[in-house]
Amino acid sequence: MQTPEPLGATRPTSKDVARAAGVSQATVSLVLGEKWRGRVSERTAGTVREAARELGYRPNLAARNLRLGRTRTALLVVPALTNEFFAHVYTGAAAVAADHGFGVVLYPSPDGVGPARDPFASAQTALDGVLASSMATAALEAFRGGELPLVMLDSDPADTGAAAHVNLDVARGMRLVTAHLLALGHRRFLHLASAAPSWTFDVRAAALGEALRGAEVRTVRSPLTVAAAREAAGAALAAPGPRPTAVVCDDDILAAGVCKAARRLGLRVPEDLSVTGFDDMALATAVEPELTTVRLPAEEFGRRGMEALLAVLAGEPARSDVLPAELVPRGSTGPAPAP
Amino acid sequence: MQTPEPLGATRPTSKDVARAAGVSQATVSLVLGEKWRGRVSERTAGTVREAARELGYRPNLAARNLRLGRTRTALLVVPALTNEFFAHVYTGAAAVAADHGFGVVLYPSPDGVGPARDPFASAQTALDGVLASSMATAALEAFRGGELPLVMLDSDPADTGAAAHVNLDVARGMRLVTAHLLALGHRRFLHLASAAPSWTFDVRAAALGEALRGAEVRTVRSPLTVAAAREAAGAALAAPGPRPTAVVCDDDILAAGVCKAARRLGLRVPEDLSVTGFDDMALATAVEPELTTVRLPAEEFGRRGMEALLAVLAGEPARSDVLPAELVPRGSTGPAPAP
DNA sequence: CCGCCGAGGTTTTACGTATAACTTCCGAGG
DNA sequence: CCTCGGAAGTTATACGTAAAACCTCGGCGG
Repeated sequence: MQTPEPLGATRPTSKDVARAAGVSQATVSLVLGEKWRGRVSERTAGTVREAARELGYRPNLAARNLRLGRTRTALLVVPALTNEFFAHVYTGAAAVAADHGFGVVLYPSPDGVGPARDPFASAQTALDGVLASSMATAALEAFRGGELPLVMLDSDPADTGAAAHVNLDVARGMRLVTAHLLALGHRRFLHLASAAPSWTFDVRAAALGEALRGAEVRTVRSPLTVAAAREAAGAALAAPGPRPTAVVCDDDILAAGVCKAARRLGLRVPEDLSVTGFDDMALATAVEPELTTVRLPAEEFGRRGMEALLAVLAGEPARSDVLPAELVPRGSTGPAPAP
Repeated sequence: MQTPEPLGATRPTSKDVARAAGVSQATVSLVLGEKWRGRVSERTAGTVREAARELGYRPNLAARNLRLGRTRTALLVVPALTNEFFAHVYTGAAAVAADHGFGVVLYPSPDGVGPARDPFASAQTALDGVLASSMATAALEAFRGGELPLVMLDSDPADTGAAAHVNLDVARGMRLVTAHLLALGHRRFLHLASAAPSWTFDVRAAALGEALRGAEVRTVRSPLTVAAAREAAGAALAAPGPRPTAVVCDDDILAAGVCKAARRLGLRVPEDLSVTGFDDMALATAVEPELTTVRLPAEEFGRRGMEALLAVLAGEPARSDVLPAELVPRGSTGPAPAP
């Protein structure tokens, strides 16, 4: 006797439907596969569909996609989904995938706590391709030189190993921010950078350094939480010496922390201190004053990434892409205070 | 650098490994399945493993899990992931699932925009069970009376059809909030409720009504965005008649909107107006003043939900559960202003 | 009348893995 | 000498679906 097999009741198969409809299994497959024109009579097709409905039949997609390389499933590798940005990326990627009959499974890697096991096993399914963010640093190693087609999001285009790269023009975003602040008369800056190592943050730092050549710039790193940013910014703003008049942040979350630190020090934003964010997530307009920030088209980013991956899978020439970033001036920046 | 063949990127199979190792396919399966003790010699096992490594073999999990009801994959049905709360739920659920060798695929249903197609097809895989939030109203219909084991998150326990229910004690959360505000002397309230229909919001409204029996309560509904909440609250606060001194919100997002509306009307929080949130997401401590709110253990919620589902799948008695809610007093509430 | 054709199916096979059932070899106990 | 039994495999089959290859049966042009 076998194990009691308490796992879900065994569902009806195409064979069961065939028996109920009085036809062969192949006919059921033809009818339900929507490719029966001229192969099965309208009457029989109706009977089959009725029987399928009656039994509550649903095809076993695992069986359907048995052949390797045709599972129509992509893996999305991102840092923790609790970062709103990546929730948007997922939304975009999943939408495009769905339009092409593809599914998306997630491989979220909360920094350090990521699944220590085989990433493919943890995805619990066979995969056709991988769409990975360069911010998921730890997890990424597992896919380097992997045998699966790989499209990278926001990673160094010079990096080989990926079939295509879709990037955000964060360098331009940073240039827009610095130009905005320079025009407002700011000359002493604090750059509150992300402590997480990632190409996209390296690019931001480089662009900022380039644009502010000659100005006074101090850099402090912080994890991507409001509390951590508040501590880091608080310490930096209270340090001896002339105080910066503008803080450029790598993320809206960091900017929100800076605003809190400023308030705690009795500094008004933007009268005493200008603050800029990055990403333009919901948080940017939830705080007061609303954050001047750089809008990144997160959902479009996910869409374009998935489109590139699907193109690669279809054997089309891989189309790498760079999406524009845009300055959104709001209330957290203003003229530099008189010296 | 061999560019993998586009679509027919056929990966090595256990048969290929067998050929390379000079054994039969069954032996490969035995060795790699870790169930070869006493069946295969140490030497042969080594050869097989070496060959598998050499070819980069990975078992096709779709094929392995062909038999229905043993796919070790669960579906998580939630509203848009861009709501931080559900990102946490996913994190908890996925962690528990991974510990049991289960995968989690998402079925996010952005209200109304959800996948119009067959939800199972869109999940692109065979499923063993479903873990669904009652907030994913539209998508939920598809699973009602479905043949899959279903565990509901935050839905009416009287609702049959689910094998188990895991709930948050939002009624108690609401009672804690109202008691807090009553103790501060508030007597005129505005309840900013979620416009999305869901059992959890009904419970909150009922608990609030009960606790504030005798007090003056007005209710306004708003979608779960800061901008919408600001508009709704702004209109309600500017309405003629005595102004409420406290606003109870169904969500931190709504509370953030209320704070913005208050500022626009020249009202100080909490001196002129007390505001409370719900959920205690990152937003609650990102705004100024920080929100008095009800902490919901979102990640634990996801964990317990998945544990309940796995228990059901294992044939164990379904254990429904209610998780506690906790008041977190912060700066957005204070004594009622003198009349 | 024959051969051909197309409609409307059926039979058969392939997919990749797991596993039940079977074989073979070899040393030991009777 | 014969049998038994375990180690170390192999062969065969099942899983559910898709699809290729194959039938069967009228109708029709020649």
